[in-house]
Amino acid sequence: MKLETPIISDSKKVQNEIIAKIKELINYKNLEPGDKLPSERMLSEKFGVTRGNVREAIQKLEFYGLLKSIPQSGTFVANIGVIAMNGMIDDILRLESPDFKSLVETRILLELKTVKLASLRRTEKDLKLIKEALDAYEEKVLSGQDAVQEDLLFHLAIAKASGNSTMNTFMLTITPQIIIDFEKYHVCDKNQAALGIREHTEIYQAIKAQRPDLAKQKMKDHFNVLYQYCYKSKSA
Amino acid sequence: MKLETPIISDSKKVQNEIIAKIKELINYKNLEPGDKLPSERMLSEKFGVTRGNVREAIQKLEFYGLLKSIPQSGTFVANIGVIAMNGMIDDILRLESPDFKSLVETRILLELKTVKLASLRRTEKDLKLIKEALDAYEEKVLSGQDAVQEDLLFHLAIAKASGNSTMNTFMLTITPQIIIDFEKYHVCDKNQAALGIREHTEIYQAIKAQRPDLAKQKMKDHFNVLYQYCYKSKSA
DNA sequence: TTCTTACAACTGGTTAACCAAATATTAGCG
DNA sequence: CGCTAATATTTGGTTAACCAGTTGTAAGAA
Repeated sequence: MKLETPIISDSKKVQNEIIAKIKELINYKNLEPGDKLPSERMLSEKFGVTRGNVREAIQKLEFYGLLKSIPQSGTFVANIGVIAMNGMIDDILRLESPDFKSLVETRILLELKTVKLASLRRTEKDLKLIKEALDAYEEKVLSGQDAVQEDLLFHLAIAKASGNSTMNTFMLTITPQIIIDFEKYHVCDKNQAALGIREHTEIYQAIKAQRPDLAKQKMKDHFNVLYQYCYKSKSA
Repeated sequence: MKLETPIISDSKKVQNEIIAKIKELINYKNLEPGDKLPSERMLSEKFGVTRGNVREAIQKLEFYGLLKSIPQSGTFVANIGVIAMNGMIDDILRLESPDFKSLVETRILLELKTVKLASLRRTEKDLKLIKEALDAYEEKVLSGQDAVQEDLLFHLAIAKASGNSTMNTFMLTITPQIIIDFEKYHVCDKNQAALGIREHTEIYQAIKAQRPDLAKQKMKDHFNVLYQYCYKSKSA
């Protein structure tokens, strides 16, 4: 019998192992801010992995500001205390693919804010783009097709109109995972679609009228249905 | 005279150009969901860039669920309508390094939620870790050293205690940029430090007492100071 | 001894060659 | 002509060689 597809891919697993070993090495050698790490080649040999694996791990730690690679020179420990370093690496290692509940919880938090900001800041062009997304969604639904993507694009259009690039980025980041989970847990079946159109339209109207509190309330109503649907099939 | 360091690196720029060209190509060739893209080698030749550049661009689009690479077979267009595809690619291209205001706005939103969740869900171990972060911060401050890193680690400890992996990840994501901006705009100078200790302590006490609303209020007070400080040196 | 300088070794970054699997093509049989 | 099987080609993924710049070393002059 074939084994289950692993939740975390092997390459991810080996990368985390490398990060853990780098952490050990920093502690063992008492490396302080500004000190140089062994070269990628040495680390790859020491850890028994390819240089590519080591590079990936280093780049990840570099993204979180813990290391700094300088071309033709070396990789250096960032200006951060050893306790802080250990804490942050532990956090990074603990980063797992987010559970559905966390994802929904975060999405609701973000969207209740973005819809409010969009109501305040939206330009006419933003409004036009939201309307287009709404129309595309409606068309797909009325023709009986699956409209999960168009649904989310409506929400992304709102995020864009919020004028907050960070929240916009976060919405884009979680959207792919939401699509995957929706398909996995079979959220958003057809009979919800008609209701979805009405709710989307109400949200759009509130944004158009620049009524942030109303828009937030309509978004809340919209998510109430979703929330219940999610927790129906999955234990909270 | 040497030119300024570019805000967006060249490699990032060329990657965006490739993404834009892939978008054009999908539109020009009317590729539909499931259709195969030209091979990486052909694209690299067609665009006049290296295969590595093409691979990076494809992997980015793959992350956002727009493409799907299958080993020894090809790269395929995801099951998403052409309008949706264009919209999401535009979003991705528009993704810029976030402005300070967006960053602060998002951080406040996230932290007012995580501190509330942490008050409700924190385990004894969480509480211990938060206390340790608080002590480390206090020690650094009282010895007159720079404590930006320890400051943020206290907040990260709260995010971890919130039990929401997505928000925890987001906090980790924005933290490096916050550190950079803090240093750039010289936020958090020494005379604020003493006040910071008191505020941190009050937040910790509220979490310990499991009083979510009080914790949220204390966090709000904490950010009020920060907010004013930010907008003092930078036009809103 | 001390400072300068030429040179060798090492560094992270990049490129091109290589790999196994999937696919397209063609040869051969019925 | 129709179908199968053998083969050649193409694919994304991976590895090893290469590159230019930096750094450590030591030789040589003052």
